[in-house]
Amino acid sequence: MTRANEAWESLMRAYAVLMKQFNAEDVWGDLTMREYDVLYTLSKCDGPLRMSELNRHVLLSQPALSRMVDRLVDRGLVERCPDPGDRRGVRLSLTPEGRKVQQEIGRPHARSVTRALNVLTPEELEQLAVITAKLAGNEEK
Amino acid sequence: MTRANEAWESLMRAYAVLMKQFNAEDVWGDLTMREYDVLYTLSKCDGPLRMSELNRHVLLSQPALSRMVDRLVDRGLVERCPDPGDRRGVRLSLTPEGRKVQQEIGRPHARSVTRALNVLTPEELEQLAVITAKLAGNEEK
DNA sequence: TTAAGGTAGATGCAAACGCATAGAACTTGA
DNA sequence: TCAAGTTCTATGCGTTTGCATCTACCTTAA
Repeated sequence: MTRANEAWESLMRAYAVLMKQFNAEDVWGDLTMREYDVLYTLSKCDGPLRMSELNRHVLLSQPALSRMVDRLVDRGLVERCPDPGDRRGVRLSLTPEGRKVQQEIGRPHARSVTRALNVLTPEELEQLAVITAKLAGNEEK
Repeated sequence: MTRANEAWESLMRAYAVLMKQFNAEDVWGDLTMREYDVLYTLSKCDGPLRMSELNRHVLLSQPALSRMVDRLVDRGLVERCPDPGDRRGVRLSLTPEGRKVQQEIGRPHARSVTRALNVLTPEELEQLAVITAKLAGNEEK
């Protein structure tokens, strides 16, 4: 078992533990964490986002994401517009209501995250951010 | 946005990117990654494991795990035994076939993991392991 | 111009999921 | 000792997921 494998296992375990912890908190209203993740991603990259781009950030298959967006559109949280430059494509953005919902959930959730990660020193937080950014940047060959 | 939130977001992103990468590799036979995760967890903690204990390590609801174990038992990969000390409980272990399948998938997957994490220096790998272990240990409250 | 190949997103369908809850077995305190 | 509360796993049920595939559109090259 290499160091790399130990590190990855430890990362997966931390992810599972923290996700369960966050999921158990009573801050999600009538959204799932996955739905919130979509709203959050849209809120960050504040230009309209392509479906395929969004799909890169979210751990969901393309069809599952397509249907989740359907539902979010039906609920008035997300808007689907045709992409002027590519008529196959779609541009997604939050509606004002969607932005509001994202923020209302985001605030208490962000506090939970801060609390959970406070077991780390500032140096460790910094290291974690640097290391995971490096990992995420490693698009496959 | 605090450092903690940035670090968590970065971790989530790295997790999503790497999971997609691993999932796309052709090493899983007729198992899903989640099923493999269960086999792997059982292979590590090699005493029989309680359902509830297994559930702590796996990112699945308790009913979903219960049914996944059903399927793995049906396929002859996992064994369910009554717990002598607690007649509500169940003790889970790999069958020889289950262990074999886990190893055959585990070998190439471990290589993928090593390859993916090779972008990190040995120091970074060490730091990542330490930091995520600390996070996973932070049981709520 | 157009045929061949690739990419974006949607849809049919069976399998798997989560929530709520059931049932059985432990634990605790009166 | 026994009622009330908790914990462990399983099951009913509606929703969501992934795989395979489809259609529409873009790109390339002859």
